[in-house]
Amino acid sequence: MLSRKTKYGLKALTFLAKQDKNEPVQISVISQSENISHKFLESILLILRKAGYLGSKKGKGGGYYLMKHPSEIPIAAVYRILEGPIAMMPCVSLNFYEKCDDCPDEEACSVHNLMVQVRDNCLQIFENTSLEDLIKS
Amino acid sequence: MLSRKTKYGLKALTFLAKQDKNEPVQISVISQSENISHKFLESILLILRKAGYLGSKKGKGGGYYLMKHPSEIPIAAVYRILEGPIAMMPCVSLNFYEKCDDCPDEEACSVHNLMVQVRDNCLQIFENTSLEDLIKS
DNA sequence: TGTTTACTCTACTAAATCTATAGGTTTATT
DNA sequence: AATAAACCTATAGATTTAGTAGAGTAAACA
Repeated sequence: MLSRKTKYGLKALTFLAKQDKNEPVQISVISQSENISHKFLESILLILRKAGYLGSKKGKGGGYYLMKHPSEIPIAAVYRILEGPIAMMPCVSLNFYEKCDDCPDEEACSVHNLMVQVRDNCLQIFENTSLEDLIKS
Repeated sequence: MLSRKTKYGLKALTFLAKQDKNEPVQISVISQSENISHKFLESILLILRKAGYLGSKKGKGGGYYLMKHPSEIPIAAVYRILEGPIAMMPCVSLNFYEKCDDCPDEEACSVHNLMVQVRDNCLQIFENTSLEDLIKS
């Protein structure tokens, strides 16, 4: 299941991508439009800013804005920042690999091989879908 | 991320499917072979029995055995029993549908449409892979 | 019939994660 | 100086996860 954090993060990013001008938008504008708790959204936007996808401006007229063009923000990147690994098990993760403690031989593990398939399919979608694609659909 | 419950469940089922004869196998045999906590595995097998995929026999010579041929056990079914919905959000689930409280219009939600894609891909894999396919790989 | 074996069932718990909330701090604008 | 808005740390309640404990029940076998 997708966490609310990731869901809200994606919604906020698409909201920003839909703006006519790439000017700062206040947290409260996004939170009200998308029905997201103000404080919770605040913490999410902060994470995305630190990851380099959002810029911010303080004070009156401040807010958050995209640091990159929507076509240059793949969903996979956002997913990894907010949700973590795309793979369903650490032992099939490319970016967050970890060996299973219960599994002596990865190649012989049938669950492993199944999850490799799932990972490849999900990766294919998430890597090849950008924020721009999202607002078109 | 896949829970250990589902992972262990799948491992136990493949272990049973690999047996030469479909005779009762004790929990402790499976738990030791697959490095799974005996008591935890016990609770998982009980769920699978109640779902009709496993049969059990008590007393000496007892244990668990498959109630269906491995080719007739799709991974999707096991996944739904142990893990829950295959979809990443309730609003895109076929079997566990729920409306999002924050989303006024599902069709207009870009995250929704993305997750429909993911669901379709995962479903395609899980529905079309059986326990028999798993032990072949 | 009594003992052993092995599944059944309920209840409980420690740890982690999720979903926020509170409240003060910093910075920019007017 | 006053105000607006992001920044940051800490915390808290709820839920989920991954088990554990222990008594109960049924089958086999001597």
